[in-house]
Amino acid sequence: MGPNVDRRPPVMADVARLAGVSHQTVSRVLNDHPNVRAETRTRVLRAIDQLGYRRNLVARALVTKHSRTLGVVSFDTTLYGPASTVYGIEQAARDAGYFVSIVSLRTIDRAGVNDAIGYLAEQGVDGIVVVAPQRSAARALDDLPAGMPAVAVEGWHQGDVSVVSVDQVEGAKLATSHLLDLGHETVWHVSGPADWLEAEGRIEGWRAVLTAAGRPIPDMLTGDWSPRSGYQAGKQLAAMAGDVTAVFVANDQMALGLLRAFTEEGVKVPEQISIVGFDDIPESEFFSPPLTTIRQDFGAVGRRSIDVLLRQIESGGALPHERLVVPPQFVLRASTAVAPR
Amino acid sequence: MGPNVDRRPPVMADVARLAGVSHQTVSRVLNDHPNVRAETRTRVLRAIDQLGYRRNLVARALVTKHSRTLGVVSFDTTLYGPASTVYGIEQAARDAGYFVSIVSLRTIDRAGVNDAIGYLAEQGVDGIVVVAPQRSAARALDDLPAGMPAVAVEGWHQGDVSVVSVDQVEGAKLATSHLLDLGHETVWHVSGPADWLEAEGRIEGWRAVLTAAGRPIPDMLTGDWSPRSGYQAGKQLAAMAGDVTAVFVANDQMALGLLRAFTEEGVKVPEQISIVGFDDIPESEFFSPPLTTIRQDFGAVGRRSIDVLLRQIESGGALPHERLVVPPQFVLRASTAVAPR
DNA sequence: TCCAAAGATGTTAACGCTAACATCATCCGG
DNA sequence: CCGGATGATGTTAGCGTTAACATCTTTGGA
Repeated sequence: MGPNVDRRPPVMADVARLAGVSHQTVSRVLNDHPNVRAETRTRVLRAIDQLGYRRNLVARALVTKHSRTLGVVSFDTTLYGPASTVYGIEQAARDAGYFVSIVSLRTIDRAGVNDAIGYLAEQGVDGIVVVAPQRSAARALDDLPAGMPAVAVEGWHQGDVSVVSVDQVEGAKLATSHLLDLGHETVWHVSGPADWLEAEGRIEGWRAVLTAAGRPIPDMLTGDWSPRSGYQAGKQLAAMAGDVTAVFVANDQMALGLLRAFTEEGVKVPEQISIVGFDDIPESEFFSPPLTTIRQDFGAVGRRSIDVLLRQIESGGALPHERLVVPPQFVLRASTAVAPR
Repeated sequence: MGPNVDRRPPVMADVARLAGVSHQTVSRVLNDHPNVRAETRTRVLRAIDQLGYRRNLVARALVTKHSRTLGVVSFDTTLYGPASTVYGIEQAARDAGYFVSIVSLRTIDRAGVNDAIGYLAEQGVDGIVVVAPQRSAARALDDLPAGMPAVAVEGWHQGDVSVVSVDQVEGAKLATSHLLDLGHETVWHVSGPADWLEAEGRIEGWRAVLTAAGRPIPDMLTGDWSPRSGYQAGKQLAAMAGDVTAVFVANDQMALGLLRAFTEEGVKVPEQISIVGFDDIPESEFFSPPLTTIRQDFGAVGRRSIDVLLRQIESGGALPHERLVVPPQFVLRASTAVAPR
């Protein structure tokens, strides 16, 4: 209606003119300032509606110094763990009225993480979450821009940054103890890649339980989290069937690979070998046999990390750094049984 | 060194002062403007380095009207498909020098998608990718803010928006034909939920092949993409073993559920029943038996969608809308065999 | 009834940057 | 050796918003 064929979108001044008020009053209406007459408010609202006005958050951010945007740096968001964590982060952030700008690293190294953090800082994010599961990446948090609120997820850190993570050591202990409780003499371990903090934590927990029980610590096999690497480890372990009666695998995907290898080699799970995984991906319950595993509540980790970050932002950075641990949960299914013979 | 304990970060003017030039010259250096003397450039660069200056992209965006940020609206980025697509999008965007701001919807409906698009528009994104696998969501693209470049991924659309997607119908045909070629009389189908465009496309392809071959079209079972729903469908199908010899399942996760149900019921795959899945998730190769499936190249979809979107942005919106189709790929593994008897 | 306090609105000045134009120094060919 | 073209730099004016202050209008109690 009308010759309203302006090419560029309306701005506050346009709304103000149409409503017959000053642009500041429009701003007040938009920001729920109390001192605006009800009648004026509705007049402004009507004008906004009529023009299809949308405020320009970029201009707002320039003056307020807050973009209400959070940065997230992550690694391979294709994997179930990172994907779920980032999802939890995004949900929690949006519930709190924040946007999320994501940088997904292809390879993770200190320089890459640093670059990502730098970009996000230029972009004016109010805070940064680094999903830093590797030692090298975690170290990048040492040279964060001054005054930038940040939180590390699944990271390890001694320095001055808050950390939220699942208790990997505890999870590994749960898994290993369960197998020992079933009467197995000892427990083998297929670990994740060396540089990963989660892999280290799981190794630590596994070793601790074995040591405490005075059991021999078998040679460790190392995978790369992929089903294929688990399959390869499985082939090796199958060759030792008889010696090996229980395996704690560092994640469910590798456990699937083991299961496949054992099936091919005619090794029965759990009759001959018991297996415990880690993560509890949605598929695990339907493996053959259904996988006993350790559940990580990634969603909770994401949410808690946003809690911590927002608290830090709102406190103006005057808050002590926190270390928040989310407990893992043991999930009993059908891939474990009492030791044979 | 020195009393440089200013609380707030340095701005261009600070750099200019230190380098003994005007702020505009600093801007020129930062934007690689040619007309700057080499000596001046290095002086400015040194000053930038010394102060630890980072440019403020918010201020820049305000004047240039470009934020170099792309918005992504997606649904449940926890699933392998959306997660991989979004990952591809993010990588391609960053390679092109763009940031990505993500909104992950919990539930997908027209209003939700519209809100998300609205938020992103206020935030000043240069374009929007909507991963809209559901009819209701795809329709939200009808009321996009005027002049906002956009592309729908895995979406269906007649209107004026570009679409990038995998050819679902073709994929389903590949799967169904393969089973027919193995001598099966007909092929059963476990579909995805009704409102999903992918589910519809797969049903269409399945029906088309059966119809063309003059085969009876069995009653369709419907799942919700989850392994559990596949498990339930599997239980039903197992009860009909003998009648049922071939099943095309709309995704790999449900196929896993079928496999589990069949194992429990003593139905042998592929000896008694052949199964073809869809997606080719990383786990499929290690199912028991390894799953014959249709691979979707989600990464390619993500990349192509960014290609299309950037072309649209750079052309100033004067470009015709494209419809880009990524072909699916048949992956033969061990879950299919010639029909029994 | 009058005045101070509170409420409603307007005016002006940033925020940090780039675009556009202005100015000065330098270069080269006739 | 001069004058216009070119290169190098500076100056000014916004971008669209909120903060801070100024102004005018109400309101309520002595």
